[in-house]
Amino acid sequence: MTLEQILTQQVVAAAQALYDIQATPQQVQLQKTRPEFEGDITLVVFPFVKAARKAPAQVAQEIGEWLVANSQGLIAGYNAVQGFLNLKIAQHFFIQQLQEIAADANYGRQPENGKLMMVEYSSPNTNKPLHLGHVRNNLLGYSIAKIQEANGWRVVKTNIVNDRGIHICKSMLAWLKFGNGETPESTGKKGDHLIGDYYVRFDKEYRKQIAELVAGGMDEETAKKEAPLIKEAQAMLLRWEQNDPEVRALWARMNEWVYAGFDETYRRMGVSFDKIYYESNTYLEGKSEVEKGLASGQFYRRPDGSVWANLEKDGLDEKLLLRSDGTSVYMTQDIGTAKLRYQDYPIDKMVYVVGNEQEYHFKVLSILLDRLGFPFGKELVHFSYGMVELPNGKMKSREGTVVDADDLMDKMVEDAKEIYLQKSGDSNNIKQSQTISNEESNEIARKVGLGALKYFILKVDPRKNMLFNPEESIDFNGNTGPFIQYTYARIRSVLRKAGLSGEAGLLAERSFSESGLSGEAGLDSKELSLIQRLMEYPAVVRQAGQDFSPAVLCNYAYALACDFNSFYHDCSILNEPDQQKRALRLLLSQTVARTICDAMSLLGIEVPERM
RNA sequence: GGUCCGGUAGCUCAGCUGGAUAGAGCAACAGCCUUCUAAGCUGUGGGUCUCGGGUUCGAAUCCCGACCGGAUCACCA
Repeated sequence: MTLEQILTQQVVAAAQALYDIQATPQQVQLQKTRPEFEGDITLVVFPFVKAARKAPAQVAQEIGEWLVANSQGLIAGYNAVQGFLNLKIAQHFFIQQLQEIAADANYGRQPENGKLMMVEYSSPNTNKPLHLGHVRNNLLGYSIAKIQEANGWRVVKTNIVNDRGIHICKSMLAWLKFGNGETPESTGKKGDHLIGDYYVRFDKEYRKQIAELVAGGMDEETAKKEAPLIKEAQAMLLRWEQNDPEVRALWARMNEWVYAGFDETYRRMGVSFDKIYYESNTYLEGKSEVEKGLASGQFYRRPDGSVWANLEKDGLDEKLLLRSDGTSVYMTQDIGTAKLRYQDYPIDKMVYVVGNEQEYHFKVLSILLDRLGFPFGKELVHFSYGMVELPNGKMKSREGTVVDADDLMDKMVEDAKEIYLQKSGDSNNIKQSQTISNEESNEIARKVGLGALKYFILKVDPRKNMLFNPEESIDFNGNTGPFIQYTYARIRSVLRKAGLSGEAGLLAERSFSESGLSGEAGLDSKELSLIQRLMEYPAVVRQAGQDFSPAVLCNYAYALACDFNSFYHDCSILNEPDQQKRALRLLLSQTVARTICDAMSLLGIEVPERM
């Protein structure tokens, strides 16, 4: 039972005994005592004031008195400030808590709930490399999956690759016309970037043609439809749909280039998938589902042959499912993908990590899946996150303002390396005396650079739009990933010096109990705060799961690191002469390191042993 | 226009299931390395929580209404 649960019971009992009030647990409002007051945890007594018919301060006084008398030593004291009752919890309780936390290898994790959650994220198009928007998506998706796993779900991470359609035909066409047979091998360029270049090239040539047509007297709308390049691209798409061997072969070849590029980016970013679906394999399934729905009367056909769903009774309008020429749209494909997924896995909850610009789409998808009889349809979660904006607005590929994922990661790791070299060159810095190989320092720079990037993105509330300014580099000081990583590295350094590194980790726990420290040890206030912070962790993990919010974990990891740094500054660990205190501090440090590592792993951020 | 989301320090963001004097980081300024890693610690300055009503012991937080910003409402994905 947690401290809050125990106290809640006791407060309910106190209200009953003192005022004959049947209090509900919701009326018992407990909060952390503000630092400027004496005490550990505070009861807000206002909810009892009316029924008690006494002044708030007096009610606080009386409840405090009662609790001290009836808590069997748990509550060591109290003070009442107006309607706030500040309770002092006996120190042995915290020491015991620390020992329990340290002994629990699964601290913060919920037991398995036996249910399966599928998390879709990333979902790239195969015509251009990943950019900053995908970075946010990938980091959120991966972290959400880890967080839900920690909350007891069996999670399947999935990706739907939009590998067919007019966009890839544009790249293919441009490559055929202007590519001179270039390949990733011949150019030394990542495949996704190579394809992206041809997508841009297509757009450039296409615009040129439009301009020429307009100059020749055509209006722009018509020119956009009549430009030879776009007609060729459309013809190519048609040949693709007709299974033309030549077009299919080129398509397969160029998509392979892109996948190789994506794989490299994903690997570097540290994200992965358990199952990948391709739109080229799912869109036909979608069509047949729509046709089934048509047969069962769920949908209807207009005279021009197009197929629609009427969503008016759900407060929406009509939605197109198949074009008049019989080809499928975005929605059709998502229905097909859902069907295949449901065949492949016993999905209890389906989560789509997709930007908030597609909220309408998922609202419709939910209704359609439900109508088609998919059990998870109604309950599907569109994890809708905000856009990444640049100082002058959205990223636009045509204006060249796209922040490339690979470039960004390069830059972050370079910056980290530079800072590392600068620090280790400083004669006052311990790093100079460390013997760290070039290999290890590169690995540190990789972890720190990526950690800075990931934390920067994950710490903001996913629902909100966020700003990224390419002119300003991402911080490595303050409320950042490296700050937390640094805290971890310092603890590991201390533990190494104490002979407690690596597998010998549990030594700390043993020496601690052998030392026989169990009574009122005279905990330092910094030690107390740290233990209380550690006690919050399971609730934080649960909250992050409920809210689908890695940001909640970021805030926690930062607060934990702050608390530790403050403790580290005030309290000597290795040089503490009192062996009991020393052992307690070692155990505390070790537990903090483990918790930091765990929280960071749920964010997909690695922590270095040294930095 | 309909719907949804947001507006908190110069900047980037917490806090929002109502609780004590609204918090961090960056930037600025001032201190702290003979002591476990100074990517750290301590301090100073900086606010009409967009505005106006309401609900109540109490509102940045909940409700209503303005204003500002964004998204969306395609035979695009």
